[in-house]
Amino acid sequence: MTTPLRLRFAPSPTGNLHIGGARTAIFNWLLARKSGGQFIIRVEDTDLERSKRAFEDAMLAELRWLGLDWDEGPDVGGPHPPYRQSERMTSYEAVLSQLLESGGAYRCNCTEERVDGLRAEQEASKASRRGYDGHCRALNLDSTCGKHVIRLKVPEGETIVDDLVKGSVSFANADIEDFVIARSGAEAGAFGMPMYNFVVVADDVAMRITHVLRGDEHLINTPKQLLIYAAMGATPPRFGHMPLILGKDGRKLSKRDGATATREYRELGFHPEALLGYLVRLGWSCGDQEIFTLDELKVVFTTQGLGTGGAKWDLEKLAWVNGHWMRALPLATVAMRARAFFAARGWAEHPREEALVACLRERTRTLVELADAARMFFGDEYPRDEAVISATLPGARDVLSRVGEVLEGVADWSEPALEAAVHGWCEANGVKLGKVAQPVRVALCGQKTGPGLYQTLHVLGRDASLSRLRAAIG
RNA sequence: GGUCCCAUCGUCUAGAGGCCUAGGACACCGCCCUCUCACGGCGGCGACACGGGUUCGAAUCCCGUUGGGACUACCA
Repeated sequence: MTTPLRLRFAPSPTGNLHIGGARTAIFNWLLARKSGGQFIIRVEDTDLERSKRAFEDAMLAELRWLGLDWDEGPDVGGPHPPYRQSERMTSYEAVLSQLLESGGAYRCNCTEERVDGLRAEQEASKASRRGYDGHCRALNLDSTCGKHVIRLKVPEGETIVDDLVKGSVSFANADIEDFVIARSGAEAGAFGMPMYNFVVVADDVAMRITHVLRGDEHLINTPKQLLIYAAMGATPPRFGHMPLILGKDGRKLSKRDGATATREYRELGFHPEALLGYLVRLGWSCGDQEIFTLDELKVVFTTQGLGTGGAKWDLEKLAWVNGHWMRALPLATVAMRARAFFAARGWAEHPREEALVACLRERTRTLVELADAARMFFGDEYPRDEAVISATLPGARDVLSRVGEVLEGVADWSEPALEAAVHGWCEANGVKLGKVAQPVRVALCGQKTGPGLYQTLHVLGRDASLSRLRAAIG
């Protein structure tokens, strides 16, 4: 029904994977998988100063953590290598020379000072049209012109972007300056590393990319890229520009809004299923459904569901989604993930780990919250609410010691056995469970809230339970 | 300043001219469930930015206003 598409995610390895980048990657992955096509990772490291291999490795790891995979990329290779732009220089040189020859681009040896001065002048005179004045356009400079950049010769007319989400958007070419597509080289006569707008196009052509989904901030770059495709005589892919993720103030999400890297959310105790599902729902919808799995999305995803307006990042809702997954994921999975947080706090493996996680995941929204709540099960160093203790325990010594005796007699320290023992005692003595459960809970947990009484006793274990009870009776 | 985009509850959104007395979710507030907390269930609060058209009929189409945002590099 659908033809296989080729999409890519092209991150710049200049920092941690941002949630906005992650969302872009997810949507591109989704469209590729939905069509039975390919998903490609290409590293945009033409900014040699800021790019680092360690960032690249970390980004790929984050993508895998989210559950994405790719058919071609710097780590797995593929039919259109290399997958790092810094290694594709020869292919850019070929395209650049071709553009120079065909007249689609030209050499410009204007100094940076001249161009900066031009800009300053335009700004000062409040000129509505700003940008390079085309000084070298008709000069037909060749490689003997000294230090120079390469500019695209922007033709007259208009450029129309037929966008998958915004519809048709047109730009007057007169508003687009003859922009730089390759920096000046180190030596006079040679050109240097090409610029973003150019390499993106050259690579997307070389890698046979058919569709590009990206953030709204790139819509304004699209006519420039379309002009490059035209100059190259290549067919452009379909573009789709998605709404931005906004901070509380309605501006593009940034550091001041708190955690912005996927890694931070992982460390905050969020499940990849939750982060991914929330990220997808932010700016995309499918009727009233709120919770999605990757497998589900693979079949229901369409670009029609993409919204047009920006979406504010809502940590509360993410936490709610995460709480859903705390309970919906297999217990063993949650336990395994929780273990890393326990270990980070220096806690040894718990003998009844699954029971512990089972009762705590019901009442926490993140793995960090779960670990916080688990503290009382790992040794006697845990926060105790002294006000609650002194308000509850003194008046309950009698109940506590009688229940303590009953508990001493319980040999099988399992939830059903504990329940039978306590319940039996309550009924035999005409005491309401609430009168027993609260004091015991306070004695055991040092606070008035916590998991069910029998769960608490079981997870705590016989020795710790009995000794905390004795300590409470004093 | 210029170019471009956007506009439904506080937030994420459903809505593609009559199904809308505008639906769902988060958050908030009640009630129920209950050994506490949480989960869950039920209910409540709460929005079509404004003004003109078009139409028998507009949240939905058109124009304008206002408001917000993105971009504006020999960064990506």
